[in-house]
Amino acid sequence: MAQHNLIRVAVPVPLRQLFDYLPVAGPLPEPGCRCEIDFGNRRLTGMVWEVVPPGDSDHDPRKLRPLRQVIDDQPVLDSDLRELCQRAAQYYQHPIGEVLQTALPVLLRQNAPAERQGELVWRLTARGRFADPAQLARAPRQQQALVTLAEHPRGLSRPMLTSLGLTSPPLRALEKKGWAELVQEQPAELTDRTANPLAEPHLAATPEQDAAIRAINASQHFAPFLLDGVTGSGKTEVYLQAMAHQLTAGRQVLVLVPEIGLTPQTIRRFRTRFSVPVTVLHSGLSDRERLKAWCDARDGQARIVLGTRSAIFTPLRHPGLIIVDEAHDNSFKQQDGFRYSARDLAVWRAQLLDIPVVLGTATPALETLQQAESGRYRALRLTHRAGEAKPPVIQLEDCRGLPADTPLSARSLDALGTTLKANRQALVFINRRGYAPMLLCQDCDWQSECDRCDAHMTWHRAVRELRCHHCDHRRPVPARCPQCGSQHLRDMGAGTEKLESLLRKQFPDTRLIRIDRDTTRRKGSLDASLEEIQRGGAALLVGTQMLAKGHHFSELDLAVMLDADAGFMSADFRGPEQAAQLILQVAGRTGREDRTGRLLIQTRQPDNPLLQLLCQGNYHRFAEQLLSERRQTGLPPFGFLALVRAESLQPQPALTLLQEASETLPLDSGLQLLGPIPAPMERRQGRYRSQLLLLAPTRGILHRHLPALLDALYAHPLSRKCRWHLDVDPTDLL
DNA sequence: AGCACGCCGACT
DNA sequence: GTCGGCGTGCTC
Repeated sequence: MAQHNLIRVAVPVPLRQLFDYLPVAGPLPEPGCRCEIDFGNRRLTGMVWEVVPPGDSDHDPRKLRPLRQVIDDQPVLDSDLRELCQRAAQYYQHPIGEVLQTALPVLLRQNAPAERQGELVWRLTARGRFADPAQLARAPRQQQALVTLAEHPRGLSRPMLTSLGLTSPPLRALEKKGWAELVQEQPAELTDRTANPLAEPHLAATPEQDAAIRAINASQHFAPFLLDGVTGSGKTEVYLQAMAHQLTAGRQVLVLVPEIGLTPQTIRRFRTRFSVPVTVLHSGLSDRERLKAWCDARDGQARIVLGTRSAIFTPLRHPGLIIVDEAHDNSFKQQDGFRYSARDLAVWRAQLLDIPVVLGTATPALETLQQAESGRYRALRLTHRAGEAKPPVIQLEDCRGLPADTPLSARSLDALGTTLKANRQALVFINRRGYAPMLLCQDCDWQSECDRCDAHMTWHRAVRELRCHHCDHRRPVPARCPQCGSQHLRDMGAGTEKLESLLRKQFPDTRLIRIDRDTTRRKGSLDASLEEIQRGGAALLVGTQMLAKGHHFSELDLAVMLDADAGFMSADFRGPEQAAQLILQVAGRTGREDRTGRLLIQTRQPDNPLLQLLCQGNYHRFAEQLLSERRQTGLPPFGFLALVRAESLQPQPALTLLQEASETLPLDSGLQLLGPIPAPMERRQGRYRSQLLLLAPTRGILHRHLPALLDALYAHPLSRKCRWHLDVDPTDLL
């Protein structure tokens, strides 16, 4: 009997294994090609992972089913990306099929062809090109359309037309005249890969920048760099010149930015410096646009690929360099499903591709810093701000004596007034939206609690609602106490909305711009607000971290931070680290060239030595302090963490599941078990959450025990009654 | 996950 | 007598 090779397939199901199939007639499929399979009684799209010799299956060979169909004749995932996915699946102990779902654009998870499908575009016909717009004097819309199309000989797609303010009726009218037509877009011809990529000259580099650029550009192979530069020191210029080096050599550059960092400002910066095609992967893309961008990168047409976390899986024809901007940012860690760190994957990918990778930040994560200190990453330091600019002054403002209903101290208000009077801008930062974080009854013990979460509902005064920020549950603000009927309800604490109204009263003649998730819900409203700020002149900005990240304000002299010290008291051991990163980020928003910026931190612990250290503006001394504490406690980066979370409708099942699964771990495993314990906010969205934290002195010890622990969890009868997941290297313990 | 099979309570 | 609740077993 003929012996067949077997096809080992990655299937999109939450199972940590591959499935073996018999081949179909014809040539054996290559790994990385998608295939259609019968799976149970369903039909799914899987991916050929490997081809193994006959008899290599540990599954009963008589029960093997044949593939239904091989979809691709070329792999949709090259061997580097397959290796990356394989390692990620192993490292995060996540089902390979689900890892692939993350790595592929939506359309390719199904059976869509992995080719750029020519978009439908409007363009002028031959006759239209010679038509005289003046003939359309009485049809201004058509005239506008004719002129616009003439400026874009390769055609305009629907979204581009919309952005240019053109609508369909005039186009249809031109079509009737035989001047315009709707056709399939022609794929752009490959640009000359080695043409000069610069659209404008580089800026002059400082000696520090120059050293960094040289070091990066000298790397012919894998080399991880930590580009450690204070705000305003010109990290971007280093990126740009390192990019230019790769582009000139005909290679592509992949740039990862935090979610919030993908702003028009950033994109514009790349597009004005370079004349090469820049592909931006942002959340607003449709599935089809995303596939097109993916194809452009794979085929080498996109020379610069700019995107958030998931862009780390973009295929590249001629990879030259990977850059991770604001590499400390937590948004590089996916917080649900396949919980990967795009920052760490970026380093792996660079290693697989044998190219340099640059992690840029003013406030490196302690993990990254430790890699640099141990010599695994090469540190490039930019210690000076460009030009004459001085580092911002950071001061602590003791507000222990401040009454509970007074969010801003007299000194803070004073400083704000002075800044505004000088016709400069000032920022009030508070990482809490809404009017007040809670409402309470003065006559009984009622508080505005969410009935699904162990949390208070925030009072949103303008919309007259109480909202839970954890489950988005909403209800009208009660006129009287729901418990005792008293009319004496009062609020406690302050959010952006209260700060706004307070400051409007205090500075009635000043422009005030509030920026938080509530004011920027509508598309484009963030851009509008930012433009309003850029217009210049005295203005007060009130906002959450949306304001702190990714934007530059040229006239901002002062920032006041409220509740910045919350992180220093957090139960999460990363609290101080993350708070410090945020504080320095806000401080960095202030001051420019000739003006020294100032940050006032309102705090209830002005004697906290860590906070005082931070006030010297020296993140490194602060970080050294934290690192030595971490070393003593064996916490990351000196220990290695994995977290199992479970949740259920009753408190008990989740806790029992974790308890009994943890008991399967050998006693001498070398793992330190913390828990299982109820999660810090035990009830959330109506579910009770528990967690089990594993801490190991080495990565090896941690990973040695994870597979068995997961097997125990999968096999446990309670695992069906609970939702649960594993988080390797969790960044958020709450 | 998803889907089938299987075994107990309230309906035409 | 059946419809359907969700416990549990399995997917090459």
